[in-house]
Amino acid sequence: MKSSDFLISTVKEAPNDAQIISHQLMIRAGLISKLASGLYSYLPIGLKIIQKVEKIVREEMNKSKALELLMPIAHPAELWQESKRWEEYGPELLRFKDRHDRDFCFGPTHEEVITNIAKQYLRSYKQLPINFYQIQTKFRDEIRPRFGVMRSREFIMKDAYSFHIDEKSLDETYKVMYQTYCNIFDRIGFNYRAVLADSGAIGGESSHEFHVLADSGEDAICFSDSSDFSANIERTETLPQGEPNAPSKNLELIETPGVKTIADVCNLLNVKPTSSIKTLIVESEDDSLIALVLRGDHELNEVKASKIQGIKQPLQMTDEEKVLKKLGCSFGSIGVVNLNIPIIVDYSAACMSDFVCGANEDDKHYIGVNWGRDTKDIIASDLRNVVSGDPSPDGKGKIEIKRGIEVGHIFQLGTKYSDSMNANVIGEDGRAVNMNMGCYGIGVTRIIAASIEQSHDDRGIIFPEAIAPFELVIVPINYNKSSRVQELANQLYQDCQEKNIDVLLDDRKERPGIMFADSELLGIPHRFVLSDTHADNGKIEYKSRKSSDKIEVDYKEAVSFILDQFD
RNA sequence: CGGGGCGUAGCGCAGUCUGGUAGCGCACUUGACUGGGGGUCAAGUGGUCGCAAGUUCAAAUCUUGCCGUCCCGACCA
Repeated sequence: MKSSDFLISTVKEAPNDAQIISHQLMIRAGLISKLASGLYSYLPIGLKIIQKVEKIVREEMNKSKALELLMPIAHPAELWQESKRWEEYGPELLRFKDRHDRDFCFGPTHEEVITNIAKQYLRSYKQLPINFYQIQTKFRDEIRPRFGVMRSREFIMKDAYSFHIDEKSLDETYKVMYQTYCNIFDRIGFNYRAVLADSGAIGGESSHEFHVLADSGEDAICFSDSSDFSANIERTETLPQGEPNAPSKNLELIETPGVKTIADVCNLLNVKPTSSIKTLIVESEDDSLIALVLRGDHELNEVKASKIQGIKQPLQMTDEEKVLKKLGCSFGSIGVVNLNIPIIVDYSAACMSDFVCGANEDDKHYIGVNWGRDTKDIIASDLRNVVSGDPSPDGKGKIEIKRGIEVGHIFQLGTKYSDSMNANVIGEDGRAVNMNMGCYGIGVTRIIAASIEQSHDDRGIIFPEAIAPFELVIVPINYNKSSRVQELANQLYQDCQEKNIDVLLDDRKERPGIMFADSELLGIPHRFVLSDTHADNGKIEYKSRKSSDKIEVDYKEAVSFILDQFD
């Protein structure tokens, strides 16, 4: 490709709505263009990168024997009603009506459609296992799109769905997909980790997420410092702790005017947050209230809480008005003494003694509170997020926490969809069996942002070769004036193309500084510079985007040299 | 959904308080010089100041409403 035939739309200043580095660089390098909140056009150079990612994904998926197909973006409501997700999915499901007033939605994921296909075309266990995939645009009406294509409303995803006669077969394919994902992310050149994950709204049993490690990541990933345990914080368990110490203080009611927060209480009473508890009120399945209790310095883990029996799903915090009406106090004053609703206490709060809590009366707190003596019976449970230094759930070592960007997620769905949509095949014994399903996603567009987050410098993007918009850029100095330079550059360009190198010849009538800056901003991994001096001495200058060293290479050896540089 | 900010040329911004000829930088066009790190000079192109209504002789500027967009929050009581 010659620059003069291409669109290089780099800019010096990014629009001020770009917050994170990958978003800024994608705009500055001219990869994407914003159309509306959470909606981006992919400009030619951005699309070129997407296509490289897609090619890797396709090759590895095909190698795993998965079959590519393509499903519609618009889905009829009936399908989603059949799986119950028309009601369950919530406002992220963008719904609309056609001219006949029939309900539709934009597909945020395709379990319903693929199950419908499986139902029609899979009749016998002999056709199983089978794994279908597509690379296609998804739409999720995010509550708050941000960070460019990292959390956009429309995005490109590779989604695969496998069908099995039994769990064993599902397990086998799950392992194949796990390996396939490792192959894909290895080829892209990521520093990534596979971690145990919660299966979220899609539902199901076993699940792993693939995270690119980056400080800007939205997810917290927990690792053991002495085993290979790794999991999303959402599903990293905390372990039960010992029995509380015997009470040493009497229960005492104290005036705490205007005090609402844990920090305020602790300041006023001169105690540590670790000696206080906080009481959160959530809705139960039968629309009454349940109290969740945490140590003052801990955070509620909503995923854990919503899995506790009796708690309404999805987890719903009770609003302050209702708390005031039913418990007689506002949020900051709820406590566990004389609290006549079920009390579920996090393990690390359940082992406390002589602690501080609200008095269920505004402007008052209790001190010297002890479980049992001062409260009704409680249920101890795992409710909180782990914190750095907690013991690892596998009993080996301590937890460290890092940030990750989720680029892939694999699930074992079991028979959730085949049950609700009645997708069965005839088994060996002649009886109909609902198929086991697996589902496997990769965020194609997010991969690009993640790659940039992980690899950039103050000049711009540093793309790995595998997904760079071009592998090599040739920067001729004075191309438009020096016929010698022009000749040499054209010849080199042609030689590279013959070797299938994805090369960009920057033949613009620009000053060298601009061409250097652009190629660095775009993150092209390899660069040749050619000038009249080189024409004189038969040399050419090479520089890698990753290093600051410039190397002189014989012009005649240039093509074989560059092939040697490739990974 | 709650709170806040912003909306003026493709991008970044000033002008708004105190109403009176719409500006700057970058980019873009043409020419000259320059030619190994976003160069210099000169001359240009480009804006119904987010939309609508109102106040006024006069509105980018004041008032009201709406729309868009970004940030924070929407468990940490």
